Amino acid sequence: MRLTRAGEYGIRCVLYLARHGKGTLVSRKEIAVRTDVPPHFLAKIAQQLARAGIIEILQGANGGYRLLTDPERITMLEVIEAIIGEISLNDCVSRPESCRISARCTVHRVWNKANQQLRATLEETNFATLASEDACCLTPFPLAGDHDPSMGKK
Amino acid sequence: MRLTRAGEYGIRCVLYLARHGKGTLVSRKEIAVRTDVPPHFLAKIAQQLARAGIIEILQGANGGYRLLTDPERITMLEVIEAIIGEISLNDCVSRPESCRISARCTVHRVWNKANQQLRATLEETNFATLASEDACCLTPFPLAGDHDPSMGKK
DNA sequence: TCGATACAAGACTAAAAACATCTTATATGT
DNA sequence: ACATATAAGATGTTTTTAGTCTTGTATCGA
Repeated sequence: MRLTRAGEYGIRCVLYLARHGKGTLVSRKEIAVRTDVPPHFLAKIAQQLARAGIIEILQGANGGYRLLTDPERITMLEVIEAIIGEISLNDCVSRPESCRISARCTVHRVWNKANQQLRATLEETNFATLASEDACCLTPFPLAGDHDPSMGKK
Repeated sequence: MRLTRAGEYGIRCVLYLARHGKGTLVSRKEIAVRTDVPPHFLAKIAQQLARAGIIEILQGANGGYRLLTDPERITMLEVIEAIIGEISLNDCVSRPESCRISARCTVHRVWNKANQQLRATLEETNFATLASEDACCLTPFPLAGDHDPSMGKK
């Protein structure tokens, strides 16, 4: 009963980009190091974020990722669901036909309510808000100024 | 991102028992057939419900399971967590120390809120309510009168 | 008291999902 | 052209889920 790590990684990635602002290009390697995500795994996650239209991926030398949208217009729900698909707590929610009379089933209604509430909570939160405060899942880095000597190019 | 099937099965089991009322003994086989749960799997689930003090298991010929508590005092949360452990949406919730500065992390706070809300919703719902209405996860059976000829002893 | 019946408890297994990693290909700036 | 980046999918490992099997124990009733 948990969201996947890939989902968490996706949030870290978008959060890192959000701190740099929409349109700023950041290399995959930098994001991977700073958010503590395996680089190849990040690549897969980024592809899903790109397909969802949240980020853009630039290939070639000096390539990288950048946000396509303003951070305040990106919600946690969007990011999570871009990666793990629509959140559904169980079969009762995702495949109501698996039960016999789901339309009138109380259990079913409770699950649906819980599921919808969870999604609503995640939808309320955007990345401008997240980026403006401290976040645990990033290595600390100066909010202004991008060139941290400890990062290096190699 | 889903509760396990075992959790759903546990709810079916308790719901079935709730419809028979606190204290009524029902055989495992009957519950398994009527709730469409593999009998041996139900045994494992029942053991967890018993350890949590929700049901009592009686061995021997004519043994079976029965509710120890009034259905209105049993919540969905209790049943689910008796089986899958405390609900936590992700590592960020279950192991805050896995992040660096979780105490001040916005992301962390959102997850915690979502998690707590989910648990609250499940806690609001008790099995007296659930049992009083239609439910999809049970084969239909007459609410009054226990001896359905289609069940048979064999 | 013996046998049939019912559950206990844990070992075991199969399949799926999660969590990556690796390899080959492609794109881009210099 | 070459160095550097990412793409994309094949592959591999580990963990979890879901379920089964086997052996043992408890209770009832003839």
